[in-house]
Amino acid sequence: MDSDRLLNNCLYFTANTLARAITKLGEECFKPLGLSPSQAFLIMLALENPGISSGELAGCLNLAPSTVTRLADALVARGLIERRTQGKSASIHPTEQATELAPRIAAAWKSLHRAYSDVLGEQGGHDLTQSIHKAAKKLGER
Amino acid sequence: MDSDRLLNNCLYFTANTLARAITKLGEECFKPLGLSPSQAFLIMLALENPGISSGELAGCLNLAPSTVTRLADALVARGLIERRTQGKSASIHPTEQATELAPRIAAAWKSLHRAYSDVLGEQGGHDLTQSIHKAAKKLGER
DNA sequence: TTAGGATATTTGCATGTACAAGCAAGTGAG
DNA sequence: CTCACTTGCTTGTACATGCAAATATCCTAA
Repeated sequence: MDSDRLLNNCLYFTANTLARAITKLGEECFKPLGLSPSQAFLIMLALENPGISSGELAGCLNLAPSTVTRLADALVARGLIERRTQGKSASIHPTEQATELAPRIAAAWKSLHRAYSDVLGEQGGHDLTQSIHKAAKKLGER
Repeated sequence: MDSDRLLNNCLYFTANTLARAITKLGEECFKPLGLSPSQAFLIMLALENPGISSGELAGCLNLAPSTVTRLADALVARGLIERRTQGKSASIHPTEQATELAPRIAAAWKSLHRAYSDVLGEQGGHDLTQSIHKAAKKLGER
């Protein structure tokens, strides 16, 4: 159809389409762990930076603070992180259980990388990720 | 932070971040019309292809059929499209009102294009859109 | 002609995310 | 010291989207 050309020349469209595709892929890779990719990434950040604040997590993950709250809620419920509230700030600590899970999370991450690199090529995937990263940064700062 | 580098090398992350940024931009551009970008695009497709089916719309828009149903519901309620059901298939027709709105939709689309081209550069935005389109296609066919 | 599968659409439910408002704690000027 | 302002987080609510199941129609082969 003719209008396809128009749509496919619109960044709004292509970006959202790609996001849905890669989200699906990501969910598949992390499903064996019972985690969403975002949850898994939050845990990794907590493992590498124990005591990190909610706000810093939001910054790293490019998510709204409230979204981080929900993610963290779920992980606290699963016993994967601990939330220590001091004053107005909340610090997130990984639990023992999270440490045990770490290798599987890393593996799932690798498998996600594998999955899209198989389709896009190692270099192609990398380049695309970088261009998108730069563009997102510019648009975010707008 | 160190983990930032890891995250920013992950297509899942960057793609979703970009999608959120551009979605926000898109919503701003179409807000004056009281439409979401997806709704606006659906109307454009209906204007260019009166009688188009629900399924074809889903294909063009890269959305799940159920999503198109909801979008269409909203537009029917607003009196912008008409749904004619024949047998098992539903054809979507633009109303008079949609025709009148068309120029404003086109203008909003242009302004969206302007907005991100101003940030990414005309060429940069175009190239990025094309790479993303190709990647999304490959990943979708996976 | 009709039973069974294929196809198109819609509905029920779940998920991820955001915004706005609320709350709790820190901070600075008088 | 205290009152207004700011900051960081959480809760209420809303929305776009998807999957799976339900529904309705169409088609084909016996």
